[in-house]
Amino acid sequence: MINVIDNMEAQTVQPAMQNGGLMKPNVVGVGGDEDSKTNLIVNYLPQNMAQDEMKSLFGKFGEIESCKLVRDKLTGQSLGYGFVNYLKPADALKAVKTLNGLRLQCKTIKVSFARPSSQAIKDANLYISGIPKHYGQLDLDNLFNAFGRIICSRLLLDHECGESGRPRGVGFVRYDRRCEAEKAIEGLNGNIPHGGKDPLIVKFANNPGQHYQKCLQQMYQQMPIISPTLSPRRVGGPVSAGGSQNFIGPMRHMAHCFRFNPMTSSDVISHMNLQAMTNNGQGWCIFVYNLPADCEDGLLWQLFGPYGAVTNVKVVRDQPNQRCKGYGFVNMLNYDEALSAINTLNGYQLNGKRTLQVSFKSSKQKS
DNA sequence: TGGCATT
Repeated sequence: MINVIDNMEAQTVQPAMQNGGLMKPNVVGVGGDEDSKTNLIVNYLPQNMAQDEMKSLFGKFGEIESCKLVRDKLTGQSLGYGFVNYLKPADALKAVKTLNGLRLQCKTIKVSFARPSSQAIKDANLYISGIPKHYGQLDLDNLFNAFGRIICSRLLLDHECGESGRPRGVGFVRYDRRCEAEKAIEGLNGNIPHGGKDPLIVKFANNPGQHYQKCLQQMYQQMPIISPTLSPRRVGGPVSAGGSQNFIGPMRHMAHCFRFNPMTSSDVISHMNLQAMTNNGQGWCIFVYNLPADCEDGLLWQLFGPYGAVTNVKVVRDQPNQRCKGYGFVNMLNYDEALSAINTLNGYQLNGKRTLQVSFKSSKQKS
């Protein structure tokens, strides 16, 4: 291991880092003349804030040319950030000065001038672990400052909400450009920082929601090729490992197949419909019918566990007496394992008395 | 592995 930090001690803090201003807006003058003087990016918006509310809040400072709350393309959920473009630069500046740092519900919003959109500024966020526990926010910033312009950074604390939180040794650094993030990985990953004992791990951060998308991606890749018209693997092409951007296209096509293709009335879809596939990213949802009234969750774990990764089980119960209503649901991560469990357990005689009916969950079955 | 950062 190389102790690189000794080489970095001579580095001075760059202009973008003055005032320790990581949460300060990157206002006019920072980032070059090409930056828009009217277009703002708004981060850390409350989850339930709608575009209209955003427009109403920002509209107080002048006429707005456009306002957009960014939402997940598949789920429609707010991604917690958006853009406001004013007609006049003075109004945009007023909004930054007044609204940046405003507390909205439990969030402190960040309002800053948007950089011109380009591929170069995307995916420039790093996740860092192995940070010495005595490092503070400024130590982290000084360490990463040498590789480029930091847009924001955060050292995570044990108790994010409280003042007394201790550093967890992990954090995030977002650079202006991806190439800067790459340089930081190259320069710091695997090296022991000054005053530390363990090597740093520096890598690109996951995008939020990536866990969900990974589950979907895994299910997508595991789908058997059934027919040229129904298989998204034939029409959408293979999914590369490059992240969510590559996944959205094929997924949208897959949703289209299942929802609109005339072939969806076939029995193939009764096995692999969208209900069974998604279920909050917990894997393939299996419907289990003819369970006894005294059925507990443990029975479902025992029955399905031997076939592979079970992520969740649910026995559906009557409200007043909590007796099982005769059915339940099991989520399994892998398609092949779910199919194997269904094939084996469908028709299984439970205690030699009840014959179980097991299938992928259909849209009719409410969990 | 955040408080969902480029529409």
